[in-house]
Amino acid sequence: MIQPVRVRFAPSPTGFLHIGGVRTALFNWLFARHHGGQFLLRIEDTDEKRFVAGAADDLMESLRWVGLTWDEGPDIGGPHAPYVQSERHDQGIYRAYVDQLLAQGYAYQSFVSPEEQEQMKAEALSQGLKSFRFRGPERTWTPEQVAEAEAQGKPYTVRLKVPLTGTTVFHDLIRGGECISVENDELYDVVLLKSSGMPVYHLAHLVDDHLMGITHVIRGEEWVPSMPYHVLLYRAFGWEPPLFAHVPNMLRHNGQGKLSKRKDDVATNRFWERGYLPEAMFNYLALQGWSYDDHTEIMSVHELIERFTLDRVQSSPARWNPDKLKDMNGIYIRSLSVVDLARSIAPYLARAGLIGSPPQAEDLAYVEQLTFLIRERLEELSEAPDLLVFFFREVEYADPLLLVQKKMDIPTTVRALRLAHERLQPLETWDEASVEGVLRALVEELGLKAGQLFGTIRVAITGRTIAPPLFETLTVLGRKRSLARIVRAAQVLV
RNA sequence: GCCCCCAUAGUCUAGCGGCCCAGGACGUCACCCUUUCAAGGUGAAGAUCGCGGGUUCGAAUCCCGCUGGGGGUACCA
Repeated sequence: MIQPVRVRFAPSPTGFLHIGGVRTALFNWLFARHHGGQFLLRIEDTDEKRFVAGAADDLMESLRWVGLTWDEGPDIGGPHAPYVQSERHDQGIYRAYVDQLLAQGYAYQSFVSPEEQEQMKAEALSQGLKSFRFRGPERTWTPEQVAEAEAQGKPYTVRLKVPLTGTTVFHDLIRGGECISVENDELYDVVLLKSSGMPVYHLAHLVDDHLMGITHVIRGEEWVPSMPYHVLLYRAFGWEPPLFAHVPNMLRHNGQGKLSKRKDDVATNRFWERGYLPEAMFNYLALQGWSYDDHTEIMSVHELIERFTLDRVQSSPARWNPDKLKDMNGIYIRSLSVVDLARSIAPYLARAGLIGSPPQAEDLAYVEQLTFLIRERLEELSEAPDLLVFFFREVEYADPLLLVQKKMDIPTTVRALRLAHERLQPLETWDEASVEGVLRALVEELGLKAGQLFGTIRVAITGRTIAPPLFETLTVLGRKRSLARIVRAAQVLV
């Protein structure tokens, strides 16, 4: 029997989660769902210095927003709880395994301070060595020497006793299972336990992955260089290692390095306010480094789960492309029903103070009418308030000359507005067809082009030259407000 | 510097020896539709498949070198 797939996403709470991290989580999630396995979330907070309070909650919120749910995790627990490394550390989990390595001679206590290490490095380099690979002098110490140093209360770290010779090989699912090999003399004795007693990533993640029964480690390619240490550790523990898949990094838009929290606008928790639909984000991210075939791009979560396989993950890095995301967001917006889109847009209007917050039933009903007008014009939901303000606020006519169309002047424009008012006012029914009928007749009468008259009225009604279709707009705005604006526009010009 | 990974249009990608003098998408441009803007439709420009060597009857696809890009080189993850 093949054991069920178990994968994990293990971020460290050092700030907001950026979309590159979400992409890695997404691949793990899709892989787990595809195989009917489990996806777990584990918080790796072994770096006391970079810890940011609240980051773990923020990060979980980001994952939930995109639709990634976990089967075991810090908030919901699970058979291997706790899922927070600092808590596991408090239980003495890591120390026990370090002691095992120590006892078996795979690791050693090192009393070299960071400063002394720096010195050793500087010395080695000054002697013409091309590079410095730290090897602690304690490697050859007798138990008595170690005991003595310890008795003096000297702080120490525990380091992995990396073989001096030989080669360490490993393979990677994404690089076609090709063997990657590294000479052991390129390695150094990595720290496993800091002098504070806290484990370092290399040790902690590996112990947890083993204990939690992780079958596949899908993580960023920045981990490839440390694979030899992990291989050595699995060997030292005598554990069967999981399968590894290092997914390519996401590069910055300009290709200058990998996506950066500091330099790029990629905080996952900000995409809602920027007007993005989680479905669009999900779909876009799935395509960053993975593809289904030569033409399919829009795929539902269900389809993605069905189709996602690791062998179709690219081995070369992808670049963050905001334009593509935006386009995809537009596609998802247009695919929403008017009711659903109205519901999605309402919070943005409420935020802008255009409707009640939270939106009331009557607000929503009105928004549904408006939604119809901008459905095809939205790429980001956050654009809605701006596109619709004139339905909620009086127009300002900051630049009255916008009313005057090509080949027209102020007098002809004023006349057109007055006549439009005169003809529209007596209309019995105020609907699209009637309004259009009247205005088209007026175009004829005035000997204008449709674009000229309609352009003038558009500016009169909306205050701008770019707006939703005119007759629909007039209909939704209503007779009273429409006529009032036409009158005001004419007044502004004289 | 040293080590590792990667390399198809501006970008994301299809391609895993002949179906490709390279397919799809974003972006760009043009035209159609049209009351503006979009959406939609049609079409165009854009890739000597990074460069140079091999292997092969045949290479974007395999091998080697170079170049370029990315990553790592922490008591950070």
